[in-house]
Amino acid sequence: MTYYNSTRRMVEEHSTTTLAFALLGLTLQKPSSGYDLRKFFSSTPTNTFSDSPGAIYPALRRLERRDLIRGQVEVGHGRRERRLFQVTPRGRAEFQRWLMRPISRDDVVHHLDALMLRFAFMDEAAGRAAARRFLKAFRKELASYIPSLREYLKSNRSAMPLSGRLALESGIRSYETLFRWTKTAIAAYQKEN
Amino acid sequence: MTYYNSTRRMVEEHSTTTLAFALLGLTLQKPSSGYDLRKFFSSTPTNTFSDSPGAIYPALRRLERRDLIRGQVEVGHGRRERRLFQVTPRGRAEFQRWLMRPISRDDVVHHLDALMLRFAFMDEAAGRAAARRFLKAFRKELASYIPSLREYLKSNRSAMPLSGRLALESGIRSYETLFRWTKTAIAAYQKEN
DNA sequence: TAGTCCATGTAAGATGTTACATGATTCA
DNA sequence: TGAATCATGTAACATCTTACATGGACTA
Repeated sequence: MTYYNSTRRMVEEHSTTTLAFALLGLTLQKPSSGYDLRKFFSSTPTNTFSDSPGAIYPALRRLERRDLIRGQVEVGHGRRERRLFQVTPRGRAEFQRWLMRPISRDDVVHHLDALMLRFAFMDEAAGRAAARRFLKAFRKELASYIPSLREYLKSNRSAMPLSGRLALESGIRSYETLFRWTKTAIAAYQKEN
Repeated sequence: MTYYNSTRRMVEEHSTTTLAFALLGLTLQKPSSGYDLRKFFSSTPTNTFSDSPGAIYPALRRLERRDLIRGQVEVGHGRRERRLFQVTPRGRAEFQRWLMRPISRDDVVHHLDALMLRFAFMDEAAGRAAARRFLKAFRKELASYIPSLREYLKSNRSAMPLSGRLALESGIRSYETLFRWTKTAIAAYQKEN
């Protein structure tokens, strides 16, 4: 809860959102139109993103304005013209910097979805070694966070209503499952070599 | 929902956000100031909410404008004056309607956090019977959703990069853990009786 | 010919983030 | 005296939601 920060922001370029990174990552895998990307979000278990045109098209514009993607109109054959986007070298660099960011406690507490998204793109866009390093860092951060949750539960257990306590236990279980998953995932990478 | 008030000006009543319901629920448990609520979000494992004043105070204003809570200034003794909020009968009714909403597939796919929040407040604000019904509906919805995820994985497994596939498997495991949790939670309610 | 899918977009409005601002009291 | 904590707020800005709007092509 610290809001008085002495460091001033110098750079005026705003930070890329998780949606923007998702668009960047998908477009990197395969040049895509806004419609393709909407379809991806609506037809796959990509739980966190909206497929609404009011979210996707403006986000693509912003990426294009920042020269992270570039769109070209496909003409001819059949249907209404579509704009096919490709990731620029700057876009690729920005995306890879995102993939390589260190994993913080805050990521684990508040941005698990972004973390899993990064991992999903990891081995195609940054290689298997990077994916393995990511998993190890993730596991480590979980290993340090989970005991603090258990501690909290232990201290407050008696003061909590049953449903509140169960809800917290659900959260702890979910982190524990994630922790076990990092271990099997690391093993999966080991086996592949 | 639109309605006309006594001055015949059209007033838009917009839907209550998850943050607003969280504030309502906490204030229902114990009359609270904006500061109390911020502290709660910053000091407990309530992962989904921000404790920033720019989010909390305007949200409280909106709730007050809609007559779902009412604030009164505490004067005297010591520190700077604080506004203590209490939930109005309308607020309580609105909150309980939220708790009792049916659980949809969409909730399970996109709003798990809101679902868990509802449950956390459930037995204090709606009673144990309601909590049990909620868990059973939740379990049922999970039971119908999980096979569709497994199906998706099965069909697309070979086309996915390793990290993408593992990310999806993590999501499936997480839903499975939740499913098992609903069963133990139901058992916990049974035992209490 | 009507409906559906492909395909792109905008406008209005609500909400949230970041940063700034203030003021009282307690404590080292 | 200065830092920390209690306590409430606003301003600027970015983003997202909801709804509307358009238009070509395919197919039942």
